Amino acid sequence: MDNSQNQTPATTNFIKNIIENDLQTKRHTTIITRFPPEPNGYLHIGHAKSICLNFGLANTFNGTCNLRFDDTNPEKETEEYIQSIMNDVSWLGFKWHGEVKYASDYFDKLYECAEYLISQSRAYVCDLSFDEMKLTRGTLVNVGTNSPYRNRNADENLLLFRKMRDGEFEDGTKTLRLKIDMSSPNINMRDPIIYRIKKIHHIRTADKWCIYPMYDFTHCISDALENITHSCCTLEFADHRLLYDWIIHHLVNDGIISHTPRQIEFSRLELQYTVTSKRKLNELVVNNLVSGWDDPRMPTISGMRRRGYPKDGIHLFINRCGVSKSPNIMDLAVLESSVREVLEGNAKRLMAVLNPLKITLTNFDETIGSKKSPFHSKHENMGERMVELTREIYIEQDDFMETPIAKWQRLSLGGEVRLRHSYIIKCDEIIKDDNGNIIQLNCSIDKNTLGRNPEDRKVKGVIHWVSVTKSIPCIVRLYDRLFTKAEPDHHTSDFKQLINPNSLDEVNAYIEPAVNTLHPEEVVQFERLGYFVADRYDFNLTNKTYIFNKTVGLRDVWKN
RNA sequence: AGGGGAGUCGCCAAGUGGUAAGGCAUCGGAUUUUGAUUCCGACAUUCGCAGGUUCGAUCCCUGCCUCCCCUGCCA
Repeated sequence: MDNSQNQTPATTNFIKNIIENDLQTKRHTTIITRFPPEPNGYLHIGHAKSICLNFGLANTFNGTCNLRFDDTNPEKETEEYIQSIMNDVSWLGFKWHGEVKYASDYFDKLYECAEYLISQSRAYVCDLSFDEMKLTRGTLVNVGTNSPYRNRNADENLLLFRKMRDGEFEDGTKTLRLKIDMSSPNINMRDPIIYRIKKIHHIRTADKWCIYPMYDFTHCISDALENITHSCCTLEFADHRLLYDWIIHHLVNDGIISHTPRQIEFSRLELQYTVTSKRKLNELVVNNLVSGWDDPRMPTISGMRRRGYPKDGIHLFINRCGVSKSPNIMDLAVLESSVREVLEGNAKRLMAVLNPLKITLTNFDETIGSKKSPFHSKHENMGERMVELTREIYIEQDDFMETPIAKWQRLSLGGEVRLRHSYIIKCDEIIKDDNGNIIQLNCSIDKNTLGRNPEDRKVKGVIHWVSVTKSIPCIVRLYDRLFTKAEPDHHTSDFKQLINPNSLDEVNAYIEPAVNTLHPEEVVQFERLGYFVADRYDFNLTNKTYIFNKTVGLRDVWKN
């Protein structure tokens, strides 16, 4: 499955070190991790890091990894998101252990834990309004003040909490809070809310509940119930670990739960020229700035898939990113080179011309032959096809220059060039329109150069081409980075102002007939141009709709 | 009376009291019917800054600086 570790030397990271130590010291005999998304949006490259980390850790240490939906806030969660998340995780090549888990599976147990904490006077029902709560919480530098409801006795609290559960109070009128310390320098410890009233239909529990547990209460207990050994999350939860440990400690101590999971934080993955916040991604979709969550320009997993990024390329990229606690913004080049590295050995080669310039081969006659060429010069098992030359062909406009600049290796007036997989030709004449624009070239074939090089001279340039009569029209969508700034999140202006107006260009192109051997989602290399994927939805052989998305260009050290 | 996290090459990132791995990028050069690939070679006397301990410090100690996160009944 994941063969990308062959390409990058196995590096270690602090989480692996922790696990190795836990295994060596017999603190654990096996490890269990989990990937716990909230189903409130599509997964993006940042999630890919978490997925590769959690499932990857389980794989390398022979443990298991659960997929658990953190569905504690019914306001924003949908079945569509659940499906897309399962699809994305599977597409990345990972298998979760057993059934998919849901935090909502534990609502009964969570409720039981809450009642227990109430009985121990460790939790109380609070009547403070949202605004009063905000006022009494204190600030970053000032301590909070105790709620006037903090000292309600256990019996009263239990009664009130049950009434909350039974729907006797309106949304927002009461909460259940932990009784910890309003003067704690860590705001998460200032009597955090663990249950709130929301009379909202839940995608899984329907209308069974009208109170829902908060993240801090749910997550640690869910981890404990699933016997998670290492609960890896991003750095912004580091402040919550104290609370995580507090809840687990009291529940384990009193025998209410039996396992103590450990939370470990790592830094999130950021990528140049894009944004990775569900809110901003959603804004792009809602405002039709992209075609959807899976627009090839989106950093979503489904977007990258549609862009033609192979899953192994994403794995390789994530491996190259590493895992640490330092803030980072990955260079786009790391992602692109990872994608190229995987595609280099897997993609068939084909010729396509995106900006055609017509050439007439003036000495073309019946003696001109053709030859079969492999789809990949290093992997003959990928098959071959006939590359048939005709009297009229198209080459790329960029591959011709009337008076060549220094080191020019392509075609020029009076110059020679090799037609890829075919003959060497020479440009004899340029035909221009009334405005002086080049509209056609007349060239002659050196008939002795099919499959062999001339002995009297060296022709260095090689250009791709297609036959005017044999080639097939297709549509190619050219994608560029979505934003004009490397760090669109780090500017004060609205990030939408930084959108690259030229991130999508659609051109009518010509491709050789072997396009008929492709299937949707297959990535091919258009020789000398880059990698292109047959769109998974719009490329259709039977309808003869040939639509490609540019995945990534070839590395290009040629500067002109 | 703030708390938490982080600072090692342009971007990532190992590392350790014993003299700075690796990847991407970059720059040379070779091969090439893709200016691709492949292959060779170059690329931190230095680890945020300043002191201290030590035979020896990126690593230990002290002070300072910079950046990120936290004041949802979101996760």
